[in-house]
Amino acid sequence: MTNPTIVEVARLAGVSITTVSRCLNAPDKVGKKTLAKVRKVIHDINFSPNVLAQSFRRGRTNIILVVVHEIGSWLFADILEGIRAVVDGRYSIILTESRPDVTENGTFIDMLVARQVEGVILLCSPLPFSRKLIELAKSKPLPIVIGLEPVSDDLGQFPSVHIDNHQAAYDATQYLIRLGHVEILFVSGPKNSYVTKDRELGFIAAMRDAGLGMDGDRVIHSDLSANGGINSAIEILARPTRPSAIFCANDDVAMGVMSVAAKRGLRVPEDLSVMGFDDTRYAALTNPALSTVLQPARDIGVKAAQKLLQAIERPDDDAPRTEILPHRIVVRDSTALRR
Amino acid sequence: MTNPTIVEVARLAGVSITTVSRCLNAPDKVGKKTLAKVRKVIHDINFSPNVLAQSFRRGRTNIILVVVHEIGSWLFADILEGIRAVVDGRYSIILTESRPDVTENGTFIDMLVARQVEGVILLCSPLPFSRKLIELAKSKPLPIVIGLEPVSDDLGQFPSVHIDNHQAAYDATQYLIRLGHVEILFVSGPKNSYVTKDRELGFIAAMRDAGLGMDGDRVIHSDLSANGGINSAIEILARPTRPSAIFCANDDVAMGVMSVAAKRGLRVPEDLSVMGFDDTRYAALTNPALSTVLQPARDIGVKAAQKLLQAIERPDDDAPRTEILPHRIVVRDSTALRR
DNA sequence: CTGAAAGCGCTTACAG
DNA sequence: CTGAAAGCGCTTACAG
Repeated sequence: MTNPTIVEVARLAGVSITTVSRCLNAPDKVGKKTLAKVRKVIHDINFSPNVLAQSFRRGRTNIILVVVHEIGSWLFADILEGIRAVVDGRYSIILTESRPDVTENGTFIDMLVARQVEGVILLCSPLPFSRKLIELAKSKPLPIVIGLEPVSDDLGQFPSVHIDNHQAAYDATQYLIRLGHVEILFVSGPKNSYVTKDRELGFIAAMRDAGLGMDGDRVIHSDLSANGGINSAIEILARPTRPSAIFCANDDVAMGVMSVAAKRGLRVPEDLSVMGFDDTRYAALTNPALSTVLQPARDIGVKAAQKLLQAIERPDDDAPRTEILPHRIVVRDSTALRR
Repeated sequence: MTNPTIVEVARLAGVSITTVSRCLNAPDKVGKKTLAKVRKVIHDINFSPNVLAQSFRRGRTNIILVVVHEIGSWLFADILEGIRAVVDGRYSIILTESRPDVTENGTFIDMLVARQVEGVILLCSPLPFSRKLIELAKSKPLPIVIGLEPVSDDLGQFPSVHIDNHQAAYDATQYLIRLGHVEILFVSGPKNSYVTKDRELGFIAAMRDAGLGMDGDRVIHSDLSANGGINSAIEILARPTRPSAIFCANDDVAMGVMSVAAKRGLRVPEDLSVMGFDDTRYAALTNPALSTVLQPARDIGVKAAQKLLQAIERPDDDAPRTEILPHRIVVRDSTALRR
């Protein structure tokens, strides 16, 4: 029982395969009666074109690749939702994580070349990986859009969509300062991360502008996971002086910090204000509910997907390269006036 | 600048395209010197075969489809990690959510047929969707493996991998009963969900076996989201008598319940014990840390992927149909002796 | 508006 | 061990 092909359809409808093909791809170029006849046959024998043959012939796969840091975070899930809303029905999405064990072994890059994805949305661009991608883009044109992250110099050629991370961190820090906090620490991300570097600089700038010195280690680096938050908190609480506020580079880190605080009997926000970043779905559920900085995740996905489709389908249009989306400070219960 | 093809390689190496093809696919059937010569050319001109042509010719895509309820839950992320570990380098994964707006519009099923995915791992099987899938599997052979969920009668023909949800819920309920709780409620999932139905029955069985009546509405249905947990908790706390323990069908619901408890000034576990299900990554981070039932998520992914690959690659082998993985009660700080 | 024909880049019997 | 040739199922100039 082999699938019917357009040859079979043509035979049954008494037309040429060219006409059948046209009925599928450009029905307005076919006579009404012919179209009806062919469509009836297609329906009767439940024909659907072999997409493999179409892809091959057209040289197009209708697949895009989305690179995330880690599947399973709501931030990425929400961005993906936005991407999907834009590309749905036109492109399939293959998702990959940028963790070294996924990308380093080479099979991944091979697949990129091989599978002929038509474009890439990079929601994170760790260095060895992004370099490979850039090389790839040199040898064959590969539309790439950066989302979520600010663009490193290497990637400056590509369009991007993100918030002003520097300003957002500045605003959040300023908010804490206005609550009277002086001893504020920032739990940042990995040292090679461009996003958290921006946030770090925003934090530092706000501190400086408020006349608060940056004596001691006010910036702690973490891996942006809850565990990273836990480790950072343990390190912080082992110091001779305790900060009155900790600003975390994302919500997961903040949750880790709060869980340590709870275990040590520190009350949040009475003894310690904790601020997150991202406003993921769990932020409102923590106890106390987490104050944080909202990133418009779904919008980032939507805009990134739009830019990518434009780059794929109208490569000559000069698209605006960078788009900055608004952020917002979300005040909940984990931050309060300094006691 | 068009990509080189095997014709070009053959020309440069002075062999036939057949030989080039063999060098790629069955190198042991080629003479040593020829192989070396061809490989040198391939390397020199940086040739890589057109995968679109290969797929077309072979009639294989090397793509599998994974259907999840919602991207962005750690449960699914961990399962996916397991799947990926098994299929990596051999198959690409296309991920889709089973939410009605994604699956109902038909384009999704079309894509399923069209994209010629080679197999499906169903991590959730909501009814209208699974029915379509089953019909599809009738008209053309489509390997399907069910993971996470127990198998409904419709899907009984397919292999599956999951825990014994009935027993797991029974165990968790018994644990709460042994803590002295009598007024225990179960916040279940949607009424059409097979997984949570099993857990519901396990809960009821444990209550019965302990001689605790099932008077009143001891089972509340939710959508398995944190918001669902919030709504259920609000409903529960509006009742004339307050339970001393709430067992939730997943961790998200439990987090919702705990957040309401916190807002109402109810202390967990002193005033109310809360138990979750899944042991997702956030379970250990809640305040207090959540007692829950562990599902071996990564293992579920690994086993499901292994079963699928077997079904794809050795369709005649009679694979064991159902595999039950072990669960485990994880006791943390959200459950305590009844006061 | 319609059709005959070439061709996309591979793989795979078949023959030697 | 190697090659000539057919063919996978489409799309697309080209001609009428």
